[in-house]
Amino acid sequence: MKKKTCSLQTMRRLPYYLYHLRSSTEENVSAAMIAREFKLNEVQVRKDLAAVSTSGGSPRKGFRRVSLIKDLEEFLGYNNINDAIIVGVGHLGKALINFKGFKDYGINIVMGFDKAFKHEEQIGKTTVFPMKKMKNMVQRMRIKLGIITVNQESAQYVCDQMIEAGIKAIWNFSPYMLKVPEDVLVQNENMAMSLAVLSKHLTEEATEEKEVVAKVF
Amino acid sequence: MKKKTCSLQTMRRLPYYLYHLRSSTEENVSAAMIAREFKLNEVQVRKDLAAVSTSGGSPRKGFRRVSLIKDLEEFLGYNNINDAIIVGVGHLGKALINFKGFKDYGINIVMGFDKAFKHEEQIGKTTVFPMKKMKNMVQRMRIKLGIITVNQESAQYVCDQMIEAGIKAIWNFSPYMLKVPEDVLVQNENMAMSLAVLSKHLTEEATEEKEVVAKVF
DNA sequence: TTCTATTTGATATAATTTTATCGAATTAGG
DNA sequence: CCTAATTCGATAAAATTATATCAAATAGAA
Repeated sequence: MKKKTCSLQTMRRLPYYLYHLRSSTEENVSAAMIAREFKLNEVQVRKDLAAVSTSGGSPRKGFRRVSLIKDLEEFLGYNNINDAIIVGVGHLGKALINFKGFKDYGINIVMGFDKAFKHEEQIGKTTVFPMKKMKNMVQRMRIKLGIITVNQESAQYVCDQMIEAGIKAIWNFSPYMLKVPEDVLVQNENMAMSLAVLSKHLTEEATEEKEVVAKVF
Repeated sequence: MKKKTCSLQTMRRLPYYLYHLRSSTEENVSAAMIAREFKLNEVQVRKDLAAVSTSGGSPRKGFRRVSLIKDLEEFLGYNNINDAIIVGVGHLGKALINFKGFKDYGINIVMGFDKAFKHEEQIGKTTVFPMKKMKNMVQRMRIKLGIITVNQESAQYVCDQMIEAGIKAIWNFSPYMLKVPEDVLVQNENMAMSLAVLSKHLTEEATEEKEVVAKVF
């Protein structure tokens, strides 16, 4: 069984499967069912599931839903809760801080930082500190995950500070492409990327061709 | 020259190139320079540029920066401004409404809707209306792009309403996988997807292997 | 002018990801 | 107990995407 590898594309589909399974009530689920649900190829889903399932599925029945959920959560690392900090507490930062669902994904935002805050302040259940306290606190608490929700001008500076403080994974909501050392992972949440796809779809639809298919993944 | 096609992957890189070119001051830029900037393969960038450039580059000099910017903007559809509406004006919705940069991407959020609003109300420069006014107003104004920032429970309902109102492209910030007809494009901004990648990176780093490479794209 | 280094654009190869096919296992229903 | 319908898992083929190689063009130096 051991730890299997999977493609980045597969990794992106897994959260959807997990969400779907959680909201289902079936005893067993099959790759075919999931494929239908998400309009994916059946073999693709089978391979995705094969990559995460520890017990395998049985012919004619499929997978036990609950154990597949467990395998997915395990594989995605949702069981090891990671403490995270967020820098930049504007509208977006507040939205993230108040988002209830992160615990389900193994993320716990323990503190926020913002250079506009002169004193610590409470946002929901999270305390926001002045930016200059960041490095020290992150170091002491050994936090490995940082969320950047500042504007593009400050993004690289914040990123550098985070790395100095020992952060190893960065979730970047700024449209700036961060420069980081090899061992740090940056996940960009770049809205411009999505917008490009949407905008082009609309432009093309307006002119003539409508060949662009509604690919969800 | 005509309209060229490009892969989905290419499309996702283009906004980064554009951003970089805008902030540069060089007279000319080469594929090699861009590749270095983003740590991409040089040939890959060359092909990306070949897909969008109308005038081509010249040997030994590369592309004229300003005309490449123009080509990118044209290709990405940033010149045809698309009016958009947003449904769900919580923290995230407000963040998007107040985000200044959309104009640069060819998006103009003209109105917001939220079922919690009983009367129309001003958020920044955007007016937010009660949800029930949505369908009618969108139809009358012939808006084609909808942004969904409601929770997963309401997402499909909002989506259906949008489609009935004639919307053809949906930018979905809820973690729900929307069911839509063939001719409607959904672009998911699914944070769970990103979180999966981050969370796994941290878990693996903690255990032992650190083979996961910091792929930006 | 001639030589050299750089850069494009085209073609070819490789890697990754998706899709198709098929046999074996197993369950449900007769 | 037999049969038919599913489903998995494995292997093969196709499609997409990324990378390598090379000739032609050209700017700039010698």
